[in-house]
Amino acid sequence: MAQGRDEIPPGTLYLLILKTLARYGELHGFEIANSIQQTTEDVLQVEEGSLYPALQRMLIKGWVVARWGTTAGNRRARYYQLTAAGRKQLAVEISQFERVMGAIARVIQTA
Amino acid sequence: MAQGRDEIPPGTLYLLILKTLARYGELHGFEIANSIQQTTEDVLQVEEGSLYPALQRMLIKGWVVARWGTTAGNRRARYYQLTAAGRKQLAVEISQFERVMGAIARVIQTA
DNA sequence: AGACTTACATAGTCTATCTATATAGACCAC
DNA sequence: GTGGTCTATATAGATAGACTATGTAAGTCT
Repeated sequence: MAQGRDEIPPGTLYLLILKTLARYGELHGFEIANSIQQTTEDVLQVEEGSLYPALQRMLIKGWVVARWGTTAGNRRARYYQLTAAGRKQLAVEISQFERVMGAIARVIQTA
Repeated sequence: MAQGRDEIPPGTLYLLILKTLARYGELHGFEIANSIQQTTEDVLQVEEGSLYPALQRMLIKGWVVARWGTTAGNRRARYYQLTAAGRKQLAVEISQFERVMGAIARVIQTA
């Protein structure tokens, strides 16, 4: 059973992106995806078709702001940062995640 | 913020049902739903439109077997039990769940 | 020039749970 | 005895969220 990558569990993508931005301050999309993949030791991989639409929805929601810039490798990239609303949302997402996962854990751990 | 019930996170419904059956041996649909709700202290509630289709898919997959019977309250009900394949699947689901949740936890816990 | 890589973006698909609705029988109250 | 409520199962259709596939563009390397 080849330790294949799993999908991002629906409902956790915003959480992963928000937390990654909170950690690094400012990143562009590609870096966000790479960071998540590395931090999870290849367990989770965010696909481009999930990442970019999510970032745009997050812009609309006001959780992040973006600016166009240039990478170290001299390519154009869009850099994202959390807003105050984004930080607040991150706290909400973490709290919900822990609440729901704790509930499932209680079911799993019953004798 | 009124501690509203959350949805069952996609991908965890089979796990919850399988584990609940493993715990009690034999239950009918209503009892499965009630047990999950109670064990999670009202955090999770399985809706009927999710539960019954899921049970039917699990029958087809061979994870459970069913018999029609009568409840203590003298109503007809369909009682489900795990098969060997169902117990095996439960182990797989738990392992996947822990793998993915552990990965997300690593992201959340970074400084 | 051509191939490869980085980086962003969008349209459409797919999966899984939900909402809404329907059926049927048992029990209770009046 | 019938109307209302509760238990219990079931199905159809809606919805949400991440995916696949595809496309663009620009930089580097040979």
